[in-house]
Amino acid sequence: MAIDTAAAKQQVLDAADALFYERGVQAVGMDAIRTASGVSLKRLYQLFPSKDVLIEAYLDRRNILWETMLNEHVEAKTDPRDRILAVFDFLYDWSQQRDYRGCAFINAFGELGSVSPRVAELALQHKEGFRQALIGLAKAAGAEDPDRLADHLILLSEGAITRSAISGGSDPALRAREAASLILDASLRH
Amino acid sequence: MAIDTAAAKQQVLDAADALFYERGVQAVGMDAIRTASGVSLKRLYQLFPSKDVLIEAYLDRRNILWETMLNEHVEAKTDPRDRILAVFDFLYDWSQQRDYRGCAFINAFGELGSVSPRVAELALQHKEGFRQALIGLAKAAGAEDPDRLADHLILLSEGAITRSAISGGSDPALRAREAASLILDASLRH
DNA sequence: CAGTGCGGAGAACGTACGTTCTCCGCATCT
DNA sequence: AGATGCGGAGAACGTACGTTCTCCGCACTG
Repeated sequence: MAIDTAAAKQQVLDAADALFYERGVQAVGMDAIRTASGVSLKRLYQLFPSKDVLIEAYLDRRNILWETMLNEHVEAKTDPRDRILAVFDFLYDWSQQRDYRGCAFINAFGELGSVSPRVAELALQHKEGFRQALIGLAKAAGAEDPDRLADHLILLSEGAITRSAISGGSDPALRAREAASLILDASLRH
Repeated sequence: MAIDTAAAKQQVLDAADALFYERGVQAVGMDAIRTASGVSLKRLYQLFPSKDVLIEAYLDRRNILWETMLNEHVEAKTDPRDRILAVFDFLYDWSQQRDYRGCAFINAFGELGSVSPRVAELALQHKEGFRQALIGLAKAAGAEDPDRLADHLILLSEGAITRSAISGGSDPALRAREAASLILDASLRH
C-alpha cells in the first residue's frame, strides 16, 4: 500500500513536472495532470491535497534533480579550476535537451512570485543553494574573495540559462564558459 | 476624437503595464484593467480588440521604455569604457525601483513562451535589440571581438536582472558591474 | 420637441478550472 | 453468499475569466 502510494506519487510528479515545465504552472489544469499520469482525480487529490502542494513538490523535485546533475558534472573533474568550469559544461548539456525551457524557478517566480510567498521562497532557496555550491568551489580553487567570485559566476550562469531559453541554442553556455574563464584568470591570479 | 482615443489608450496601457508587470500576464483579468484604467469595458475592447493585442502593446511599450532608459544612461557618459559600464548603472537604478520585478520579457516568456509564438518572438527581438546595442558599444570601445564581448556582457546583465528580481536587492547589478570591469580589462587589452 | 445614435455600466454567455460529490464495481472478510 | 469499504470514472459545483450583449441616459440634428 505504502509502496503503491509512493509509486503513484512518482507517476503524478513525472506528469506534473513535464507539463508544468513545458507550459507553465498556471496554464496546466489538474485534469491534464490526471490524464497524463493515468491516476484518478480522487487519488490525485489524496496524494496532493491541492494544486499548491503539487507545485511545491514539483519545485522540490526540480531542485533535487538540478543539484544532482550539477554535482555529477562537477565531480567528474578533479582540478579546482576545471570543477568551476564544469558548471558551464552542465549548463551546456542541460540547454541541449529538446524540452529545455530555462530555469523552472525563474519561470515559476515570474508567474507566481508576487502572489505566492512560498514560490518566491523556494526560488530564493534554490538560488541560494547554487550560490553556496559556487562559494565552495571558489574556496577550493583558492580564490581571494570566494563570495565575490561566486556572485560573478552566478550572474554568468543565470544569464546563460535564460538566454538559452529565449534564443533557443546552446551558445550562451559556451560564451558563459569563456567569460568565466576570463574572470577566473583575473580572480585566481596570485 | 482621435486625441481622446490616444489618451484613453495611454490610460489603458498605463494600467495594463502596472498590473501585468506586477502580477503576471495570465493572473490579470480584463476587468481588473478596466477598473484600474477607469475606462468602460466596451471602450477597452474597441481600443484593444483582445487581450492578446493588449499584451503585445504592453510588451512593445516595455521595450521602448527600456531602450529609452538604457540610452539615457549610456549617453550620459563619453568615455567608451564608461559607456559600457553605464549599462550596469542603468540596471542598478532600475532594480532599485520599489515595484521592480525583473525583465517583463523573461517573465512573459516563462508564462506564455511555449504557447504564444508572438510572445516568444517579441522576447527574442527585445533581447536581440539589447545585443545589437552592446555590440555597438563594444565596437566603439575598440574591442577585438565585439560580438563575443557583447555576449559576455549580456550574460552578466541578464543574470543581474533575474537575480535582483528573485533576491530583491540591487547587489547583483553592482556585482555585474565589477565582473564586467574584469572582462573589459581582459577584452580591451591591446 | 421628437428622433437618433453613441458611450457607459454592468449583466449575460460560454468556457475552463480547482475541488468535491455521487455512483458503482470489486475485492476482502465472516 | 452477504456485508463492507476502498478505488475509479466522471458528473457536479462554485468561481473566474474573456468576450459580447442589453439597456439606458444624453448630446446633437431636423
